[in-house]
Amino acid sequence: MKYMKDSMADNDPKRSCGYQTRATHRAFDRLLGRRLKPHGIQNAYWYVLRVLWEGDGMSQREVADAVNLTESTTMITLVAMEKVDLVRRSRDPEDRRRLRIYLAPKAKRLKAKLLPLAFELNAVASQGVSKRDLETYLEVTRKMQANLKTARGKSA
Amino acid sequence: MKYMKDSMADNDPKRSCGYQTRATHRAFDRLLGRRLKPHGIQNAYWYVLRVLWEGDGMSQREVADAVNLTESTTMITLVAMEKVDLVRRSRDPEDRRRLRIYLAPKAKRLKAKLLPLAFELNAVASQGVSKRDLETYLEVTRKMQANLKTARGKSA
DNA sequence: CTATAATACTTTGATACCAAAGTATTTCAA
DNA sequence: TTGAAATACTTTGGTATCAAAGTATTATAG
Repeated sequence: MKYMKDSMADNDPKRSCGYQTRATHRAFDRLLGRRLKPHGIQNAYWYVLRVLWEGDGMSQREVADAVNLTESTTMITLVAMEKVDLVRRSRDPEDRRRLRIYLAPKAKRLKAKLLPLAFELNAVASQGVSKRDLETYLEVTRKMQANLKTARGKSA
Repeated sequence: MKYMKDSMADNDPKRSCGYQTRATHRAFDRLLGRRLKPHGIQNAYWYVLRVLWEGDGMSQREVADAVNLTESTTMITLVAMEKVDLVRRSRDPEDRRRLRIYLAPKAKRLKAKLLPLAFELNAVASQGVSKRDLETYLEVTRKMQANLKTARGKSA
């Protein structure tokens, strides 16, 4: 038979990590947007804040790495965040190529109000999932990131 | 209660499902883009093709559900795909509100060449991950999608 | 039948993101 | 000590995405 039914085979997107990861990300991102909206914070800002709340003063490149975005995207986001007084970008006097990123007071104040959102979203998402399975999920997802970052060019 | 933080250390984005899922998605998406580029197929088209290769003739809304995007995004993508002869959108005579989406010959031909990419990406990503853990990953990710879709409004 | 609701698609106005090429500064090696 | 390479950031042009409001068609209550 020329045309086989694929839904039972490995072709099925439902069994594809990439496909499912994308769908899950979209689900997270949409809910995040709805939760953030009342606070006037955009999704992209959230991801940056999340990292900076752990400790600020790093360079743009380091922020980019931490939030897993390219330098250009990160730069655009940080400029926008500076414009609305969430961060300050100040030239490092030791190395004038660098811009160090610091939380502005407004962003520091927001931490107490917004950080619980992270817990809530994760709690909502992981309802009915065992602690053990959740741990496996996190391990696998980190392993996949590492694998994918290594594979840059064309392979077999 | 339910959303209480059980340990303060859980602030760490590295332990957050949402954060990690996003990072993993971005890693997949970037590698996909690099692999697809030589074929002149855009990422968004890929996700649609992936679904249509399983069976075409569904409505735009059904495609949107299948690829996990809003109707507007899906519509824009499908119009673009029609313009480059990847799909045909034809009004359903039974219900003239509907547009049914069919694969164009070009897209059918591409299947043999491109579908292996799905295997490759998943294979790359899951290197060193046991079959069992991978199965757990897929289960958890699907469960999270379901949970997140249910939670729309504001919660506690 | 007809007004209203529901459904399916479309338009509009934003944000989010990437790759590639460009600029400024520092490092390093001949 | 100076010019090439490396590093950190910026600009540019294009894709991807959403929410909200709008249009056309069908279903349904009265």
